[in-house]
Amino acid sequence: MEYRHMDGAQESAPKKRKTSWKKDPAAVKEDILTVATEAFAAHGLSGANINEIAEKTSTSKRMIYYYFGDKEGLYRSVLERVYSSLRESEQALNVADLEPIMALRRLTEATFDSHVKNPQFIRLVMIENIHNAEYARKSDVIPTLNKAIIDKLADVCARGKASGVLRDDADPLELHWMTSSASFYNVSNRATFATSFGGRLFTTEGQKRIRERVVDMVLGAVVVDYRPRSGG
Amino acid sequence: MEYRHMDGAQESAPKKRKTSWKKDPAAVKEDILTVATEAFAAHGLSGANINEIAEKTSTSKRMIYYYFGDKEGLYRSVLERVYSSLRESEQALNVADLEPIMALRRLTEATFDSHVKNPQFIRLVMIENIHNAEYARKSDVIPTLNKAIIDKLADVCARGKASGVLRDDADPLELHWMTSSASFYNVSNRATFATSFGGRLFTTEGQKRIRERVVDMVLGAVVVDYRPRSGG
Amino acid sequence: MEYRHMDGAQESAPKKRKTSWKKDPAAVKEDILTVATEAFAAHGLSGANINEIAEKTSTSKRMIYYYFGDKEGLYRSVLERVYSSLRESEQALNVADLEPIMALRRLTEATFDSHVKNPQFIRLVMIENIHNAEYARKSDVIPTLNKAIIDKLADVCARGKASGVLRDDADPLELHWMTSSASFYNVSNRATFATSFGGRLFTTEGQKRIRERVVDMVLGAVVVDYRPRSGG
Amino acid sequence: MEYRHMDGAQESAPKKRKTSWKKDPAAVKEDILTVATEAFAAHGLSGANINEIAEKTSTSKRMIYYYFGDKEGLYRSVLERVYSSLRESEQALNVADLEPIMALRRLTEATFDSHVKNPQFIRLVMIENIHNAEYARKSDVIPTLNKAIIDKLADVCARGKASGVLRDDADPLELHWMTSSASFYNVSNRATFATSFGGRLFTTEGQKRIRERVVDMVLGAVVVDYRPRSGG
DNA sequence: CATGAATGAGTTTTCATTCAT
DNA sequence: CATGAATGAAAACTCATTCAT
Repeated sequence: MEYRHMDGAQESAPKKRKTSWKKDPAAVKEDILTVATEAFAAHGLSGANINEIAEKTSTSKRMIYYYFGDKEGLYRSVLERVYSSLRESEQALNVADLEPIMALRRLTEATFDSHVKNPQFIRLVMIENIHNAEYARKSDVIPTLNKAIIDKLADVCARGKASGVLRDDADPLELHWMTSSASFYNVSNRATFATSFGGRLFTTEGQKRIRERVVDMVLGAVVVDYRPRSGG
Repeated sequence: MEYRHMDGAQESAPKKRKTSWKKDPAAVKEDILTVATEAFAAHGLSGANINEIAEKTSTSKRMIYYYFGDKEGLYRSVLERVYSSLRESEQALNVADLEPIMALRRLTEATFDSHVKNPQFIRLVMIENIHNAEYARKSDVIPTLNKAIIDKLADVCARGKASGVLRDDADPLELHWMTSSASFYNVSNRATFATSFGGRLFTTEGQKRIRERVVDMVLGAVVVDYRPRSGG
Repeated sequence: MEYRHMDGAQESAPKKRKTSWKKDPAAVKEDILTVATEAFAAHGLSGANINEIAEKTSTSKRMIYYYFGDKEGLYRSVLERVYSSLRESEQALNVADLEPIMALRRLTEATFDSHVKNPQFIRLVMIENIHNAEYARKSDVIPTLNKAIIDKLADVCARGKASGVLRDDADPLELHWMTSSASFYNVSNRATFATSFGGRLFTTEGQKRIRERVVDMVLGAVVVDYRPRSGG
Repeated sequence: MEYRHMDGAQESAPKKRKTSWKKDPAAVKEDILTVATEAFAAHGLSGANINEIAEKTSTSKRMIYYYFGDKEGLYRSVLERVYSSLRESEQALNVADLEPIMALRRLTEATFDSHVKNPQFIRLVMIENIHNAEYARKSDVIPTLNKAIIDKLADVCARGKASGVLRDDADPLELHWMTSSASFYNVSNRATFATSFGGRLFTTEGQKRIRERVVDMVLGAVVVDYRPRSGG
């Protein structure tokens, strides 16, 4: 186990870069959240340490309590921030102009890629699940997010069924589940999977193959007479 | 799991008062491990509490340290035990007599089901990933497990390719990845997924659909000209 | 040593009840160090007890960890403090104006006396040696101290050789070793020596004789044609 | 601080070389004492660990308690054993046939050498002094030892005074104190002395010089008109 | 708003010693 | 005599949180 104490020195290092006295409260909050996100993603709710977070911050421990109340409040804010940030990236995605199959492919690839690019989000969601999502559920905002992606998938499904390229039983929620499961697992379980089976799937080459496989799986599940690209 | 608790009682003649406690050391260790598995699965490594674990045990905190050295040692033993237990169930699975497609279906369903039945294993693997698999990697045994399932998939692939029913690019490791990702995520992310999108996929009915979808995805990815069942 | 305790009392207007405790942090640290010095000198590193130290302190156990990190950190600080304190007393000694032999006598006597007056320093050095000086060596400051006394001896040696009263092979480091060995042992081994051979050497009278003997030994080793005082 | 626990394994390693069942009790005691001497010399009374001692033994922890009662009893036995062993080596020394000055030189050299050769004895005596010799004093045997060396010195003094080569104020106890102080310190304070002043005095060459210096000091203190060897 | 100091309650870990067989 | 298992008490250390200024 890692004991992180600071041999002989004070708990909170007294030397601090004290840039501009009296700074922007919003910036201070952001700074705290950035540091805290890192800490919670790295060590979990109980594993993260308020002292350490405070030290890595440009401000002091007192401000954490001032702005976020307590450790749990800070964690909740961190969680909401990463969820919101992901929503934005999902909303930014525009596939309304693409024909259904292409749109589906694009959405799947985008989901896969965004997971790869946001390991901290993945870790925080894992941690939330360890806590049975109790903090996400308590949140006013998290349960209302994530509708954007479902709406987009619903639109694609509707268009695809209308034109006959998608099977009638195609379900937006199931589609999202499929895409998410593969994309999430690809990041979340990398460490243990590699421990058990080696790192082949996580090289650049391996990831390219996996990504295409995920697209095949998703399209194969809903596209009428789907032919994988690779299987020429 | 049948760990004989027999706390306080004994099989043969009770010679002394004090309910003649002279428990089998192996049973004491098992008891500790069972309680600890629950605790670590529920709260993680840092979140679990040795005092609480000890109280739920038929023995004392001191004995935890006697048998497992420290919290980390206990956690490591818990991890190894759940990994080993899963391997056994994987090894018990016999698909050598089934024709390749049926064998693949059976393996996929079995993996899906075993994940559903072992939420503690799932949670401990999540926790391990939070710790970047550092304890699994340190283990002498964990990295060597999980070969059984790959061997089985390799055998199925070989037979399927030989008979022409499986595509030439079918890869045992990728197949396992696909199956695992869906099966794992189905349990691991239930709480947050339900928070965001409702519990429809996790009802008995929903799970039946999901399970079939996973089989479709996996078979669709490697079977030549696969036709989903449902799409009758 | 004048550490202003002022526990409960205050210099100016007492505004609140609770006797307005707001102690000078430096004084708190000093208080802890004083108590800890006593404890470590009395019982050694492993033998000393943080709880007991805390109780004898004007503050709490928690503050010991706040200021010193852990037991080892506290011990290290104690060690550095006693070493530094001794250095100061050595530096305060001025023998530059005395002729070499008299200077040497004065230095020897001063070393002998300062050892007698600082039994805690002696004990801590013994303890350090039990630990193979691992903490002293780790210190940034301890290895650099103790140069003052060598410089003084080197100056005396140089002057003495120049004037012909000291032998050419007189060596400052060896001189210091001789003085120290006798002075140190005189305090460090008093208990066992007295157990084996009785306390005669440690009475006031005995110490006076011993002290003179030490001077004789040291001077006899480097002074050309040295005649002991007593041996008229 | 060094935490010596045994990651995950039992406290007392169950695998033991179990040579011949039912062995010589005296040999078992000797084995325990040898291991315990090492442990106490290395870590002191409170620092030594009964578990560790038992593990390094060819027998079990129970036997330690059986033979020595408790930790303190074991320590006391260790102490008596090293004291006795030193006495024997002192008794073995025969200088009755040498003329006084030569005898004194020989005794001094022998004392110096025996200290160098018995660092464990030195360390245990240091530890005893940390405990204010309370265990040595309690011992029935230790206070009665160490007479041999004094007797020898007394004889040499008497002969020397009679023949006029030794000064009238030569005192056996003081002589022993001088010899011991230098010889003891030379070993006991090596670690801290080297930390402060470098290791020059503790090389083979350095030790040769020191040893001669000690002889000079001792002889210089009692021999009438003593001329050091080196000072040609 | 800001900060170092302070704190109580808890958490992990250690250790000498004893017990049942 | 011998041994693994067991234990209570106490030791070291941690942590989120609050206070005085």
